[in-house]
Order: sequence, then structure tokens, then C-alpha cells
Amino acid sequence: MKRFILENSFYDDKNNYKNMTTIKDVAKIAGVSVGTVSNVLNELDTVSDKNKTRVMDTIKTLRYKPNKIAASLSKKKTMNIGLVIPDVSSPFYSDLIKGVTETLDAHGYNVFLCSSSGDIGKEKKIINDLLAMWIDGIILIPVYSNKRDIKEMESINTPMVLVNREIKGLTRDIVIFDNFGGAYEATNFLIKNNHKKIIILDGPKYSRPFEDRLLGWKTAMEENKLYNKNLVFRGDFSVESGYDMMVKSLNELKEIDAVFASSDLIALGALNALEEKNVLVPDDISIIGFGDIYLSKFLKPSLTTIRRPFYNIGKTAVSILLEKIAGKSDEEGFKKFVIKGKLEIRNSVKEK
Amino acid sequence: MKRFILENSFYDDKNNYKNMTTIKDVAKIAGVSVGTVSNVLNELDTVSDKNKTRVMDTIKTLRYKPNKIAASLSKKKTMNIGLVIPDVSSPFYSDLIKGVTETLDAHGYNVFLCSSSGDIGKEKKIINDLLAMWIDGIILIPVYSNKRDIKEMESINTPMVLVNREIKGLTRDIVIFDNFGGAYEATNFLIKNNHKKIIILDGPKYSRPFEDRLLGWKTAMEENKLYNKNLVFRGDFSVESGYDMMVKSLNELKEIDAVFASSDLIALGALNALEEKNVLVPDDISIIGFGDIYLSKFLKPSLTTIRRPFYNIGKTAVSILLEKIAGKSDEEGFKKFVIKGKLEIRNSVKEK
DNA sequence: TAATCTTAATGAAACGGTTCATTTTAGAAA
DNA sequence: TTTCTAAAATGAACCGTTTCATTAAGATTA
Repeated sequence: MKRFILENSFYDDKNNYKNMTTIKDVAKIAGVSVGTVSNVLNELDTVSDKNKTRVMDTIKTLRYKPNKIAASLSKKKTMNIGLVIPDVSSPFYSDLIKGVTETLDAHGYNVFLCSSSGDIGKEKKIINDLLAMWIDGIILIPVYSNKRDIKEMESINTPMVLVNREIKGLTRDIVIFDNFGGAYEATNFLIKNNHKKIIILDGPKYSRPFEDRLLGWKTAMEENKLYNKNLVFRGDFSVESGYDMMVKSLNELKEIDAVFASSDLIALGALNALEEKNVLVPDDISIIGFGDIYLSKFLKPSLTTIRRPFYNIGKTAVSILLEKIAGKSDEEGFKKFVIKGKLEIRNSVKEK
Repeated sequence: MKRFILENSFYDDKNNYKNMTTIKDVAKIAGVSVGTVSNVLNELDTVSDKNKTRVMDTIKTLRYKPNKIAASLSKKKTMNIGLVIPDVSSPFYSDLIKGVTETLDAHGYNVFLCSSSGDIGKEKKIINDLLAMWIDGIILIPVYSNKRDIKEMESINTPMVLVNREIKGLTRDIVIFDNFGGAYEATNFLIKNNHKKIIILDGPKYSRPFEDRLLGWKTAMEENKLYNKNLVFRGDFSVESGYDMMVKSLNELKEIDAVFASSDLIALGALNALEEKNVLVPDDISIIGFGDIYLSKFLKPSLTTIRRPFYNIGKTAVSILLEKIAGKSDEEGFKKFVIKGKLEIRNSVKEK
């Protein structure tokens, strides 16, 4: 049973209200054909001024709103983009989300935000759902997984760009942060300030970003003849792990000059350990972090670190995606965009 | 010109790939009518087992994916929800986003994440766009504004629930955090621990949440005959403001027992000021914050504060919205859901 | 004035599903 | 074998747009 509220509007039997003024109503009242109304809506220059104003007026009086679903069906274009992220609440990705949504919005696109919860099966399902909704493109931060079916992903023909994590064997455009370069720069900053014995507190081995950061540190150290494998400590990405590694290093080594922590959370744990042992930062030991999370500038001392420009990463990903959607990049193969970090100099490194 | 890749699939002239296997293809190959295929897809029990398996098999071999756009147009239901937030990257809202997306996902809904950037005009535009996309419902964190057109909002017939901020005169369901109760509880916690001279460092007057927190503090103070209007300091929500207010209070008052900061950021600023003045926390002065932002537990001392369960707030908002969509709540009027905070006891309050 | 060329407007088909009144089928009962 | 009935299957209409071949009207030229 339909309950009518206004002309052309009603609550359906499920109590869902839909505004039902259609393009046909507009056409009839304006005294033109539906094609003409459509042309006005799409700003095609084939309509006479007389009819244009007539149509616009009736649109206003009828409070007509074009139905984008119907337009999408007809045009085969939805102006919707899917953004798939392992954890939507992670402070790491909030700036990325912002960069992506704001840039897409500026181009008239809307974004479906989806959380894969770090689960490869969920990620797959989400991508399938997005494809069924005929989204025009996908921006994906892939889940780490060795169960990944590359063939299946390769067969997806909707434009897609990966962010922040590479997938071996997958030939897709990707925007990635320069972990190597950031670590290299951070380490060189310490070296330039006359620190010699610089340990690294790194994350797990299976993680590519942490491997890259280790390599950046190692390269800088080797170039300055400071490398020594005893300076390497590995754990996971947690604050606790940072604490443990710092304690361990203080027990094993003497006269540490500085600490390169592969993440700000590790640095935080290390900071706690140093305070507990009454080691002064930066007077006794300097410490540099990686990532610039929100709290880093509020720590005591505020943490010198490498900032990852996630907003820009998101923005870049969008512009690549939009190019692909526009069909400009017809070439085979794929591109890799490496976004550089920025050294945020604060108070945890002694400049000498 | 269409470039054909596979049967029924092609790149259109804009280079957009669309999988074009339709329900008709499935019907033809399975040797049944489209209606039957549709019934299988929608799991209606009117199809014989024989045909059901036959259809499912051809769906699999053809790799057929139903087009949700077409289904939406026909069903007048999109299974999409709009989530409108002033700032998608704000750490305050990341848990809310998570609560909303995860809960909706569990019910088969997808979410459009939209950022109003704190701008009322943008918010209006977003809502209009969402309505044009025939989303089934809206979850809105409204922008503060005195330019708000209540009539226009009232006339929206799509289910909508407001979160975290009330709009005067708007009769919509709303889920809101109990600012009064949280402040009341925090203050009483200080009082219970024998603090008498408790100042409040509050946010701006025009902000309802801060007004409510002030009221909660005041009520607790009055009930214990501790209230005195000299104990009230007001600024904005920034760290700097917290610092300034703390310095000012130390200059004006003697023997402050404790500080109730209306936000964790204010508390952080106050903490900085106290450290600078060599006032020990919690030994000389206790401090309690409000909000439990990510960094609070990492501060030195870790900050005792009121935690706002944003994940649950999001979850609650969704369940109310889904009820409205299902059309269960046919009654007139609207409901207000007040979600209580939780006292996180850490190390910035001296328990005595 | 007739013929030709532009420009504007038209309206039916298409997009890919769902729905439902109608028809067909199969099985049971007579 | 015929009749009846319930279950299953059908297919055309519909959802609200866009698109484009066709038509109509007006302007220009010979």
C-alpha cells in the first residue's frame, strides 16, 4: 500500500521514502521532451535558451532531483570509487583517507570506505562487492598474505591502484612510501650530528617496510664505515617491543650514541626504557623515530622523526586512478610512484 | 568502437571495462527464463531443485555477477548508507567510523564516507548528493552552525540519525555522549580522593559539549560545597590554550589540589605548564582529562581520563538507523540515546 | 520560390535487473 | 483417462535515466 504525501512522492510498503518526481514529470510540465530535459541536466549545448530556462524553472518548482542510480545504469558510470583499507580506525591511515576522499570529492566522485580488517578473504569479498556495484575504480591497501591469488587479481579489469604495500607479481600501478630513503636520511642526520654508535630497533623480518628501513639504515652506516651487525635489534611494531629491545641493547652494548627506531611506537617504548634507566634524551643518547604519529610531537622530549605524507600519498593515488579511468594511460605495464618522507626535526636528537 | 575481449565483455570507447554478462545470458544458457534466474539469485523458494542447480552452475561457468545498480533501480533500495563527518581524519572519529562501517557491513550495507570539512554549505551539498544516490539512510555528525535551515532538514524523508551533536529544533533520533555525566563522574573521583580545591579548564562557551562538562563539574562541586566561580577557567580546545589557562590559574590561585581538564588536549597543555613550573603530578597537583585520545595513556604521567566509547556510539547509531529503515519505529517523535563514558584510572590522580 | 543546410527537439530503445499476473507442468484424486 | 490443484516457470512491464537516429523548423543560398 502506498501512502501518498506529496504529488509523486510516497512511502513504499517497507516505509522507505523515495522522491518520485521523475524526468518525465519535468518534461511534461515544462512542455518539452525527456531528451531535452536530459540535455539540460547534462549541460549539453543543444538546447535553446528559451527551453533551457523553462526546464530549469520547472526543475526548481517541482524540486526535482535526478536519480543517479538510473543515470549510472544508463551511462555505465557511477562516479563512485572504492577505498579498501585494513583498518579504518588506524591513525596511520586517517590522513590517507582524508587525502583520498577530499581529492575524489573535488572531482565529483564519491567514495565507498571499506575495511578488510586485515583479512584476505574479507578483502576479496569487498572487491567483488565493489565490482558488482560498478564502481569506476579501486584504491587498495592490500592485506599481507601468502594466500593471495594473483591471477584472480590480474583478471580484474576495473582501474585499480595499490597503496603502501606491494604485491609480488602483480602488475598494477602503485604508490608507495620511500622507506629506504627515509631511513637513510634519518640515519645520516644522526651521523651528521656526530653520532657514531647508532643502533637500530627494527620491526619484524617478514614486513617489507621494516626490511627497507633496515636497509636504509645499513646503507648509511656502511657508507660511513659505521656498520656492525651487533647494532641491529629486531622485534615487532609494538611499544612493548621497543621497550624490550632498548633494555636488551643497553645490557649488551656500551656507549650507544643514538637510536634509530623503525617506528614511532618503537621509539616510544625505547624512550620509556631510557627514562627508567635514567638515561637522558638527547643528552646521553639521541633517538629518532619513523612515521610521525600524532603523539610524537607531544612526547617529552618531542620526537625527531620521519614524517610520511599520507595525505599526499592518497592524493597521488587518486590522480593516477583518475588518469586510468579517463583512459589516458593506454600503455602496457605499470608504474611505481615513490613518495619521499620529510625529516621532522624536534628535540630528541642532540645536534652537535 | 567496442573492443571485444571475452564474450559479453568489452572496453567501451572511454576505455572503461565493464563485465557485460547479464541475467539474460545466464537465462539463455541455462535454458530458463530471466525470472527464474532472478528468483534463484534472490533465494526465493519457488524454483525447482533441478533448475536451481542448473542456474547456479551456469552462473559459475559464465562468472556472472549481478549488477547491483540495476537491482537498486528496480528495487528502490541500494543497501548504501551515507556517513557524514566534519573531519574524516580526526582521531576523535576514527573509532566512530570503524563502529559504523563494521556494523553496517555485518548487515550487508555499504557506506559512503563523506567529509563536510566543518562547512555547513558542504554538508548540505553532500546530503543532497547522497539523496540523489538513493542511499537508504544517513548517519550525520552535524556541523555547528547558526545558518542551519531546520525546515529543509525536517523535510528530508530518508531515515537519518544524528550523532554527537544536537541541533536545536530538529526532531531526529540522536545518539549522544553523556558529557555531563562524564564530567560529574570525573569530578567526583577527584573529590572522593580528598581533593578540595579543584579547578576546571574548560573549552569555549558556544560549544554545547563543553557547557555540559562545565555543568557536570559544577554540579559535583556544589553537591560537596566546593563550588566557587573563581575556579573556572575558559579557553578553546587547543593544547596551547590548556597551557595558558594552567599558567593563569597558578598565578591567580594558591594551593590548587586538582585540575579537571575538559579535554585531553587541554590536559596535555596543562601538564606541560605544570612541568615547566616544577609542579609534580600527581604528587602536588592531580589532573584528570576528558576524551581519552590515543596518546593519553603514553603521557608521563599517563593521564586519568574519561573514555568516550565512540565505537559503541557508532554501533548504536547504526542499529537505530536500521530499525528506522526497516520501518519498525512508526511512532511520531524522536528518541535520544545517551551513551555513558568510562573512567580510565591511570597515574595522573593521587589516590588518597 | 525552391533547394539546401543548420540547429533544435523528439521519442523510442537501451541499460540490467525485479515483479507479478498469467500460463504451463506435474502429481494426485476421481 | 480425465479433472483438479498446487507448484513452477514465464515473459512483459517497469524502475528513471541517456542516447541517437530521425524529424521539424528556421535560416541561407541559388
